[in-house]
Amino acid sequence: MITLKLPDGTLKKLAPGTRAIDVAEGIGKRLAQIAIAAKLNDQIIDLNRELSVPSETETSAGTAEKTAEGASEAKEGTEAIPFVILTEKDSDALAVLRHSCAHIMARAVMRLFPGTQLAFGPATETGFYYDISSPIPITENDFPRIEEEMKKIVKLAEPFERFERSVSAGRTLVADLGQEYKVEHIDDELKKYPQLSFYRQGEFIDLCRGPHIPHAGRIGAFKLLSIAGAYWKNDSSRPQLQRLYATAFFSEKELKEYLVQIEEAKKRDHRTLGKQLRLFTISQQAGQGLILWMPKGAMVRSLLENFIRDELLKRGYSPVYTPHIGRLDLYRCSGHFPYYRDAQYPPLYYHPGAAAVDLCQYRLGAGFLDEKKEREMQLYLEGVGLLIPGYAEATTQEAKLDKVHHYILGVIEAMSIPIPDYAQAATPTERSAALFAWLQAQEGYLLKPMNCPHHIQIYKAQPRSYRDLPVRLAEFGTVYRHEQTGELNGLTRVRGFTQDDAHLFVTPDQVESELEANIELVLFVLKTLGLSDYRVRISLRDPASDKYVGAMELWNNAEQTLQKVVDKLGMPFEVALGEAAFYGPKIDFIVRDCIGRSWQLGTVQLDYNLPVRFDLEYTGSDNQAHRPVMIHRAPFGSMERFFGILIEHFAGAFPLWLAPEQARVVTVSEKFVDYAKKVEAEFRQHGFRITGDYRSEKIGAKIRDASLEKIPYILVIGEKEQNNQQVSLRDESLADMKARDLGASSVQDVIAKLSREVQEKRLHQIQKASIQFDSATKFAE
RNA sequence: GCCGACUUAGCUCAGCUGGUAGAGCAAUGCUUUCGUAAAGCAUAGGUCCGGGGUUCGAAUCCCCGAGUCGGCUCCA
Repeated sequence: MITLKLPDGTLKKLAPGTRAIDVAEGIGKRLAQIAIAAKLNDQIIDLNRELSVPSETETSAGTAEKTAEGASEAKEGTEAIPFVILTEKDSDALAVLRHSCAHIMARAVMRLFPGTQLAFGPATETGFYYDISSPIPITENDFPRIEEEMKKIVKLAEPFERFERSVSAGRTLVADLGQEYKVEHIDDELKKYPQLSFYRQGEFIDLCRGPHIPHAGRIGAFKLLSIAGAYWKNDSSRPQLQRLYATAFFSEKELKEYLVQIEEAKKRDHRTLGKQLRLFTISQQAGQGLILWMPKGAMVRSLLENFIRDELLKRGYSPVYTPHIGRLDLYRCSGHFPYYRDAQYPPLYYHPGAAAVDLCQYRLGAGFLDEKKEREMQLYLEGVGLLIPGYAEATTQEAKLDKVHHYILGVIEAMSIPIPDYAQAATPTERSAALFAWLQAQEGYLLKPMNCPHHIQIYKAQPRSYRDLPVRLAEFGTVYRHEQTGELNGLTRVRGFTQDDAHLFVTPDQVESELEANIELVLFVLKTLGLSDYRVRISLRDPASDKYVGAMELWNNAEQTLQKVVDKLGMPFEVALGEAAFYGPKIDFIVRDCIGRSWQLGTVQLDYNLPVRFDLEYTGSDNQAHRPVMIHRAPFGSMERFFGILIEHFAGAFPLWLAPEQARVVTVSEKFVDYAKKVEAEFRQHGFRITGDYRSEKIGAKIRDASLEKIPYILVIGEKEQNNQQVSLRDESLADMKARDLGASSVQDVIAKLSREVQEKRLHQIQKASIQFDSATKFAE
């Protein structure tokens, strides 16, 4: 016997075999009509499924593992289980609808492209996709006929019928259907479940955990949006499939609204606004991913930098400056050069043969590689143009290493590179060591990928006492990372960027308070700019991975401290295993751009490892040498990315304190230019960034131009103002155009008003982002 | 790096199935001297992303490359 607890608190005892739809019918006919699915103890289920206690329902395959823990508590059949009928108003119901629409899309594709292999087809925050592989690749030109086919299916309003099979029978079924990816998925993951669930709709059968809408007729509107490549199981070493993106709604109206929202969002895209407002540019000739800050963008950046610099000085930081390049040895010691080699610009050597030696040393030093690592290595070597004869064709690791050996031997001879030890070296390890010894003497340099090693040198440049700690070294440090071409994106993903970086060298017992102070600094910065829509992520080590450096105790210690501080501050956060930096765990602050992509901004990272690598010390009160702990932190993250997000956040209309041009004087006619120029000069004297528009245009045109440039205030000067020694103020931040004209006041009053606004860093009203993301899956990446 | 689409004047974009380019805005000049989102007229402006190829002829078709965009993978 199951007892349900309805949202209004009433309890309902169920006879065995009762379905969710029966419960809905029992509550009311109308509810049963508008019902989409049901939610039993946080698990969404089909209306047509018999209700049973959650611990049993999830024995079937594909059911989310994560519900297991919640369900185990409610195992007792006597306890009332929370139960809700989901209707069109619930965002969970929309996700169900979209998942069902994914099935319909797959069904349509199967009809039009026989032989199509299906992979996964989940709902997303704003729609759904289905990963497929068809014998003839699908293009956007095929969208209309796929949509036509889908319309036919929706019109028939056939039900989604669930049925279950044992793993072996289910495997046979998908194999008979010719669905190889599904077979692989059963073998890889689903075989641990006792039962597999399937959904049938007409001729279409799909392995699927559900749930689904009762029948296809509930789909009010849908649209195919785009097509992209996606790797099977998100693994770049597996085959690439085609991912068909689409969206669906209960009504045509909602779909239209969504499409309008997307158009609106594009208007506030920082790449569009950056061009329009002349904030920054990227030139193909200067190089991709390298931002050229135009005067207006540079002004905003400089104001942001001043803001954060003032805050740092208040908080006991010491500004430092370090160069853009550093010796390779520095980055060998820190671990950055070997670890992130493929994401860096190539090292700079004087010797013309050094690049080849360097790469061959790298390959020899890597030794025997497994299949995946070897594939990555080969791609890397090809990417940097090192084509070793016979390497790709060699089938064993021994043979490959031998090819490298013969190749570099030839280079050494041809270029007369003096590495006498190489001839004696017999193993790949010895050969690598011989090459490395020579390379180390070569004075290679690296465009710096991180500022920490330089700051560490500053720390080490003098003896440190526990009395000096914390040492807080801050710099707007520019770093370079050779991001993959496909990753580059406006200001949010670039190859050269400036971090508002600082490194704190602290005693172990200062770690907690310094971490806390830094998280508070990040929160303060975000608050000042009105960025409230962010989430906090604690990134910890993946215990199964070997990519991390340093002792286990240190990691455990660091991770515990981070958790403790965040718990203490009482902010919501999520834990991400495997997202830690290779040297330590971190706390990241993540925001979204106008089209919903998540980007990491501020970060606070704990590091017990670099102090060891660089043998950092301070003298304690016991007169003994102790190891300091490092904290890496950047409240903005990168100036470029932060600026990009800020442009979108303000839709280009920066608050007065940040606006590159704060006010513009416009004259009614040329007769008032002399007075207007005096007013302009007066404002400039008071530190305002102001210009005058003295063209022989009509006043309306000048106001329009200033408005389009998103200048916060317009100062209008005509006969009246000139006679009374006043200015008329127009506030461009007001949504209501008619209310913008604030009337005339004295120049002094306006200066005082605007000065106050700057002083307070007051935020103009911010146009809210137009796309409403599904709150249920908020910020899913 | 991978999959796909795209790249035409400073910007936004037309240019049908091959016959060597056009609009609006911006710019410049002249006229206009105007009261809160676009005055009028005129002028100038193009390596149709780059390189090959097919063709009598290529912005248009094919190949290679670069860049941008949407995803995937990666992200210190």
